[in-house]
Amino acid sequence: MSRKAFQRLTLDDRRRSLMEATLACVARDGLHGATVRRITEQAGVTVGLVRHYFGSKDELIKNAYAYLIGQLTSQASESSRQYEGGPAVQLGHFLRANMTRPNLSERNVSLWATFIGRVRSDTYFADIHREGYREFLTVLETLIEPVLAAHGLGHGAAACKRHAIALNGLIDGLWMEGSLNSGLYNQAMLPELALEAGERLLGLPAGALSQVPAPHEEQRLTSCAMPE
Amino acid sequence: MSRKAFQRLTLDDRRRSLMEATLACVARDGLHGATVRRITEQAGVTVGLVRHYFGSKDELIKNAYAYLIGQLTSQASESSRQYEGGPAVQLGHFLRANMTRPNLSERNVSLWATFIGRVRSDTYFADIHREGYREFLTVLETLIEPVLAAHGLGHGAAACKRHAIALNGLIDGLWMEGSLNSGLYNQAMLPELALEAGERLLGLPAGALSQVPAPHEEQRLTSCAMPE
DNA sequence: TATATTGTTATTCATTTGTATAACAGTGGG
DNA sequence: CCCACTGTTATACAAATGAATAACAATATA
Repeated sequence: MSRKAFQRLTLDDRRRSLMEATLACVARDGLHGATVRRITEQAGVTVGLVRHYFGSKDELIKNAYAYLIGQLTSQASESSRQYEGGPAVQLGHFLRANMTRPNLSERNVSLWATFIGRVRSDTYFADIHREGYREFLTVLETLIEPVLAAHGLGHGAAACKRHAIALNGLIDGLWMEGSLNSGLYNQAMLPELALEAGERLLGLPAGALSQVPAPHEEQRLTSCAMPE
Repeated sequence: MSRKAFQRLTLDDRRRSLMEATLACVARDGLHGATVRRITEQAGVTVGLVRHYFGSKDELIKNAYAYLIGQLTSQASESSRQYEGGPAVQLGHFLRANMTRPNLSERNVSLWATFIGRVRSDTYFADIHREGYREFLTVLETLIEPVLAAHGLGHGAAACKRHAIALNGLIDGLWMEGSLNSGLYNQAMLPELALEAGERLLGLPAGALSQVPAPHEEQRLTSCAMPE
């Protein structure tokens, strides 16, 4: 029997390929169904590579979680930097981005929840979760502060942190239930709902965030898909 | 070798015992580590009983999830009925209950998240999740409506549903991050934070919810720990 | 081109896991 | 008191799983 022909990848590419295969399996079958064999089959390699690149299955899973959180937080940070305009415009777009695809993602929520379930028992997962949460709060605080200032509202560090915690709760909850899309309401109503709720939460006048126009599809296309 | 002495339980007691052992294992080890052997060891019985009472491990897990959601929703509903007083008092207590123990529970969040991770792939989990979510929204809507009416705010069915969705998002998010207690802030600040955020979210005047006094510890103790 | 390096495959192994079945023991009816 | 019934234990078994190792091949280096 002849050996399978294979392609040699760089260290980073192979590691990423294995982590992405891991996330695909966890999203589909849960941690329970993410076996070494299924993961490597998904990645199109044989089981030996897990040991070679990560030492053990556990290490692969943990690295995949860190990789996922890195993707999610960078996705969120980029949502906040993507647009020009005043503070309210940026905060508005940030909220809207979290209530629309690709941030609103059934797959990502499933992965996120699956790993959250391990935070309590495993300090490794707890550490990564804490750092992701901290980063999200920081992004929110820096977005909130100038908006409050522009409206002559109290914007000390303590007040901003409280607002960030509450707004993060709102985003988390809406993002999760919205992504799961249980069919109890239309997903399309989420952005407006979140913007109005955000206004009220921060004590802003009606329309301060929600009247920020939604980005046109063409805008995004031209800024992302540049001819090469 | 002599056989182990055993106690014969009623059908309901034995089923409940096995489901609780299942939840204990899932909370500690995740779905991955919740094996039939560990579950039955936790329950103090042998592996054969899983087949006898639930037919298969999968059925046991699913029944345990339904059992958990039933507990969580009844816990929430009771929080809303526990206190006398006007609409604002009830809503305030409901929010406060969700931001304090026993509702604020690391164990319950871990379980909840672990199963949420299965909602996407398994319609059984999806159905149970949807019903739990629907019930929570209904409770919130019926709590919100009279409060809005009392303050002369718009309280049509559509408005109440939108408010319930937003408020549910806030509660979910704060409950989850608060229960995980990543150490980025003090859990004790959550009730006040949630009450103030709830006021703003609903457009209520400051203090409408947050000035509802916290229940005294003695009150709860005397009503729960009755001499027998 | 010759050779060392190491990424990758193929295969093996001990253990764990879910399920199945037979034997035992507690319970209630005649 | 005997006996049928069934909740429960004990044991067996095939499949799946994580880990380990040896053989092989693609690439780099000289």
